[in-house]
Amino acid sequence: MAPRRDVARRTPLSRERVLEAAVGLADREGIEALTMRRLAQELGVEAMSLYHHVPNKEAILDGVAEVVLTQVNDAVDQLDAQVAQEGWQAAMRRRVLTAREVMLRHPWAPQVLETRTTMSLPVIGYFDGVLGVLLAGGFSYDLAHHALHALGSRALGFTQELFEPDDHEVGEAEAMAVLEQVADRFPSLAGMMAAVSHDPADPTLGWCDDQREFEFGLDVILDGLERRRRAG
Amino acid sequence: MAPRRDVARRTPLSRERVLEAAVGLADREGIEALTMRRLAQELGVEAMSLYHHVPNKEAILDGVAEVVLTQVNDAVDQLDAQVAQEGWQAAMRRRVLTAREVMLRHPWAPQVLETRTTMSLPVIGYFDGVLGVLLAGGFSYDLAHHALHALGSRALGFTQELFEPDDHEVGEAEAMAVLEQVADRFPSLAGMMAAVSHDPADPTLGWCDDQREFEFGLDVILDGLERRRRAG
DNA sequence: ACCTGAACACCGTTCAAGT
DNA sequence: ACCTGAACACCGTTCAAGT
Repeated sequence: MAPRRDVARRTPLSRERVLEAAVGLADREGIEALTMRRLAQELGVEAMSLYHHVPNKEAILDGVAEVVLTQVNDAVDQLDAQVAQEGWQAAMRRRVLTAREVMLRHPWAPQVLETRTTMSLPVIGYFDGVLGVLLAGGFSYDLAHHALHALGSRALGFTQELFEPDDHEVGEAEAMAVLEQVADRFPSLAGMMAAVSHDPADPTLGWCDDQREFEFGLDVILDGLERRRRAG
Repeated sequence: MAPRRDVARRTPLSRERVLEAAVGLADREGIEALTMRRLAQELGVEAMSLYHHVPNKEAILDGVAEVVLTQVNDAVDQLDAQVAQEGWQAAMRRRVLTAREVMLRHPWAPQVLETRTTMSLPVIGYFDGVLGVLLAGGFSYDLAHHALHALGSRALGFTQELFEPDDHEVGEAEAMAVLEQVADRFPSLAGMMAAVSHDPADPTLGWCDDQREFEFGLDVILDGLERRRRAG
């Protein structure tokens, strides 16, 4: 009837097309917009049609997690890790920051990844690569195992910040307001906020540069691991 | 009519009673069981009655996060931190592991905390205490600020494990099965799993002791921070 | 003031029916 | 084989009505 629908129907649905659309929808409108009905609409189809390509919504979430992790793997595979030449720390740093670049394009991904209970092949593959860097760097299996745990989600380029809401500007303004109200009850935080200056020349609007803080935390862990490696 | 309802109604509803019931419900049946209708039923009341004590469900989630953080604060306040005598690392370690004990009683709490966008007073209070330990330990405001970011959720005693599903035994058995199937594609992981032995004398059933791994990661970070503090 | 029942606008999902 | 519409069992929430 409506020609647009016929056009959309020309390419038949498939698991891949469903997941691609799901990732795009989550990127554009947030993960809460990813409903069966909304996703179907995006594909010019009825909600029930999705069930022919995917068993249920949980499988869609598993799928989008896989898509993102595959993008991460594609990105890190471009890196020619020369651990022997540059050292494992530099190789790991580059790998993690590359993963982070991909993750930043999908702000909803950490939330989804953390709720997946089954290990997908792309996740296994990614951590196999991380582990490979450690082993090439001279880690024992045992220490490398601890290292994986110590890195945790940071290996994939993200940390869950408890202090930073989605909208940083609004969030920080709110935080400031709350803190000012109760400065006397929280002397350490009040002192820190007074002392840590907002550099007006700094391009970051807030007082925390996410990328710098991420790299600081990562380097603290990498250095600590290297010291333990050397200690045997 | 039914006497049970009258008994339940004797103590009138209040925000506190609602939140207490919500925490209990989440503890017993998981966070997904925490719905307005189910929570009301728990309190012997209609779902709509909850709206007289709480503006909406989001506020209930904010509230349960506050309850948990208040429990954490109560627990760490029992600790008499003698930073000067034992050093900041020991004080911090004790504080974080105490917070962890509370968090382990509410396995759903990390998930909820991470989705809160507004900083509640108990969270501010907790981090003020963490910061206090750092400052007493000789950290500059600037380095202490970085340290808060580096610790992240670990300061509250939890990390989001990407490899560990809710049911560890089932999860690990599944993981083993998957890995065995594809061992040739993931040589590093396959090697590690062969090398890192399951000690039969070890009380932990799986091959990762969560508590040990958490403490390892925490110590890596604390050591790294101490080195940076000493470096000035 | 506090609680209720019916209703509304959403979910994910089942099922029988269409092509 | 693939897609659909109606329907079901759930959500959170609004509103008018009860006490």
